[in-house]
Amino acid sequence: MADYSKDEIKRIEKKWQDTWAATGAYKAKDDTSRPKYYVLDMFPYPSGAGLHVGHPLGYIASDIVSRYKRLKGFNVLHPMGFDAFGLPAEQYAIQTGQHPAVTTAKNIETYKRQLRQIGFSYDWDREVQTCDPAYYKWTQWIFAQLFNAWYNKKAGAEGKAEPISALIAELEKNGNKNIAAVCDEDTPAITAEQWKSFDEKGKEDFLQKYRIAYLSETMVNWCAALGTVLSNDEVKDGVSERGGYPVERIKMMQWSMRITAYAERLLKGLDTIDWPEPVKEMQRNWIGKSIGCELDFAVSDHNDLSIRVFTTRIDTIYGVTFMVIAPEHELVDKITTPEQRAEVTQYVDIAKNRSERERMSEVKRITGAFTGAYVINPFNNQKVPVWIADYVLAGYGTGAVMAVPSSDTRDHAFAKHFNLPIVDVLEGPTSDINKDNFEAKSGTMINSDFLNGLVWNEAIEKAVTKVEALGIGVRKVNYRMRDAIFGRQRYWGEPFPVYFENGIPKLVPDSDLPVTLPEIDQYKPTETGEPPLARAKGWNYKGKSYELTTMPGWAGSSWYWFRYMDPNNEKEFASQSKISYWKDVDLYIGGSEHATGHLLYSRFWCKALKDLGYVQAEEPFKKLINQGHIQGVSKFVYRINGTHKFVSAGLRKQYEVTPLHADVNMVDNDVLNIEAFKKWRDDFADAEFILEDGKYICGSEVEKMSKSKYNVVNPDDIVTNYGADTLRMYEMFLGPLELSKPWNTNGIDGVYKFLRRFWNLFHDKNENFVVSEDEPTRDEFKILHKTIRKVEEDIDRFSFNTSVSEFMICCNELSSMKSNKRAILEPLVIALSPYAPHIAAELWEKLGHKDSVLDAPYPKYDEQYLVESSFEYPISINGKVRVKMNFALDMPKEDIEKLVMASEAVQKWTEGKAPKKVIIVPGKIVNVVL
RNA sequence: GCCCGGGUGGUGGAAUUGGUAGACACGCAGGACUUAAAAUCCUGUGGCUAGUAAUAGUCGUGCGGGUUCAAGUCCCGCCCUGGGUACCA
Repeated sequence: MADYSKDEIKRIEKKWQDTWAATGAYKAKDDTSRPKYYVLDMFPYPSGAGLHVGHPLGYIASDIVSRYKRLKGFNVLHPMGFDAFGLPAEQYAIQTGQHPAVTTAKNIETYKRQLRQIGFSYDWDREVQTCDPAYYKWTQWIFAQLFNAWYNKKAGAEGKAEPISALIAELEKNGNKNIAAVCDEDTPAITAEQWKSFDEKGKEDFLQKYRIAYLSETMVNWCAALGTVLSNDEVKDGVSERGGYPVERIKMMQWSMRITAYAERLLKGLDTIDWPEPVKEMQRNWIGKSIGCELDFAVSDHNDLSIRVFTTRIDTIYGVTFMVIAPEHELVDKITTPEQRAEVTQYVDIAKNRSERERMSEVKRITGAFTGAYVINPFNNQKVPVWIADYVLAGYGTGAVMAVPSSDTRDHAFAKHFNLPIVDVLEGPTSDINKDNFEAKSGTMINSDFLNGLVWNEAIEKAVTKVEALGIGVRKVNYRMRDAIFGRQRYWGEPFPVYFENGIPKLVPDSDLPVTLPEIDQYKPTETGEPPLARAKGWNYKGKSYELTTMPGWAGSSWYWFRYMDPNNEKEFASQSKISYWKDVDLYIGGSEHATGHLLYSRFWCKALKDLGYVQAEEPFKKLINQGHIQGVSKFVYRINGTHKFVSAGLRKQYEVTPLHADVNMVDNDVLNIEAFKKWRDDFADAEFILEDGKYICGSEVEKMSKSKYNVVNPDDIVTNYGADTLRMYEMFLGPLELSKPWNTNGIDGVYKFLRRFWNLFHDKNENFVVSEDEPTRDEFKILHKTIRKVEEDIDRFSFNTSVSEFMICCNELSSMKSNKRAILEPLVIALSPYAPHIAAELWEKLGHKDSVLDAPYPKYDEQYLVESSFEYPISINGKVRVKMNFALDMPKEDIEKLVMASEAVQKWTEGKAPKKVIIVPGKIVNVVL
């Protein structure tokens, strides 16, 4: 005796959530007899604001797929955890002294409570938290493996990471003359004797050039006043964002990851995975492979000096009218003439104090200085001037470019600005080089001696061949991607499993892992600019000091999907048998903002772990779906200036008004709840309202969801008012998963009404459970099988919004037929259960089943009910649809044609003449062309 | 600037291979039930023109062209918008 009311929903959802928790219904078993399916959500950072309605969007989609695959007989792994190291908790700790672990644990509890009441089928026994020592023990262990590895280009087809011991053995034997490795650019050639002559420190310094996790000098933004390193985001106009102190670019010893070794494999692997094309494209651009040529330009009046440039357009070499080198270029000092020295030095100083970010963001500003030096173009022996300018980056290519102002936008702008000559080398439709609206051309070569008349790609080939023949350069593949910095001057992160002995970095042995975070009294850097960990008293490894920086945010998230496979293993990061069964992630759902961060690093670590023999998968995530973002819709009330009167949105133009944010929870379909508004804030208590049609209508605007805009919608409220099933279906109904869309609850009643109507199919007017055991009619079967097929197709192509609609149509049709046959309703309950598990479980039980709906076999649709015996074809005449006729489905085309031609309507149109042709599209249309 | 999405009623959105555009839902209008309201159920609902009406005609998927018997869908040229990225030689 209960209808699908608020109280009943609450009872049902609690009952089943408790039941499933108690019976461990979601535990993934390592049952290798069944095919596996691994569905993963990007684990969240547990922020203090709690879960908002945007979070569950992707989680609901992945939960539907998990439950569906399970019903289809797969052994499903669907875990959840927390990316728990991060800046906000640390910042909060610096301000309040509250330990980040405490804040984080509290936030995680909130998240888990909120996630639980939405009814996700997570196997919570497999939860991981990256800040848990039992977890980061293995993050440290993986770091150690990467420290102990180098990239051997000769191993396998594309090269692979190998243990460093193999490298050492080879160095002992033959030095590095036979070694082809991805290593530092400045690695010298050494013999076995030289290697043996190194002391321990010398050997380690040399090995650092090869290790995949290595220490090296890198450029950082150093703020002396704050005593800390700043990220590019924290620097504005050459001064720190906080405090406005000067920031300098200095070199510092930092941990890095040699991700560049994997550039080619990261690029090629993209072709093997089912990811959204935009994400793949972003990764391709990030890796930034360019094939070109490096060649030397001799410096005029310096017989011994030459400048090496990198170019992808060697074909345009006859158009070179000057050269530009980066301010940091090593030859700047040597080649600058005395007359130009003052200007150059000043320019270099300014450039040094601007962060890379800034240099990039000021694309429009053209700056530079002439060095006074000249180089010789090896192709035509012309003398061209050498300039320095910060549009040339020291870190890319060789830090020097041959400038061709007639075919490169930046070179062109530079030449215009400093009045340098422009020589056209390409003949094309827009070859007027003096135009201001510059356009790079493509066409055939002109003014280019032996290249004249060739198209660009032929010319490149011919020119490169000549460069190599002259012995002045080589064909060269270049990548834009840099090695990844792997250290931060922060507290709340994984400590490195590294200590120093006589300045030599050494690994803490596996048996002594994890190196746990020490307690400290304050979480900020020390006065002397050391990282916070320097505050830890007596924190050392057998008297030797630990590395004091911590790992970056992406360390823990770059391998977590492996830990879910075997989360409690204390001996390995995951056992070999479990890794070989679960292997990789079949479906990964998350936001596209991680395209070049997390997703790239994860692929890198996965490949490295594979090389070292710990996992089998070359790629971690087979299929990726990006869910869109849910934005907030802020609501506004309009106060007439200087009064306590608020005017409804439609009438606001008649007054001088100030819009004020109103809490979205007081607004229902744009209508303000005036009583709630008056109570909301004391100064609104005596507010007056000018209404339209008896209502106060609010204005709205789409903005980011934020507390200060009063537009945050918390899923808890929806669950309280409508239940988890309605929330789940409504979020899916809102639109395509991939689309970003503003949150609104305008249509939520429709979804709720659907569920109630569905419930009513099983109940009579007095709320007694009644289902009929009669044999369904063909029409009823048709509805059932059509729905099952549609929903199945929709899930397979991740179109959840359309399957919600399909359920509604099905329910409406059954309602209007007053159909309550068991043979129809039972399969529908199963099909609905991935979307609305609680109501499905309750109805399943009422249908008399002892077993769980979670394990029911997914219904199969039967083609015989989907085939129409006859079909109503629209008949179109000259493309205009005029009449409809019925034909048997198996009628031959010729007969249909005859019938159509004989019909009165067609006769009238054709006036007895034979048509040019008759087009019959089976199942769609018959078209008569006159 | 470059790369990738998107633009369809009052609103969110359907339309899977070029084949009856607007499914489904919200909102709105009318009706039933009710003393009344809420809830629920039923009916209608892209614009314009004509008609008492059923209906008929006509326009219609950001704009301008094109291909086709047939275009939201394909091609060319624009406009607007969301996201990513940024001096990569």
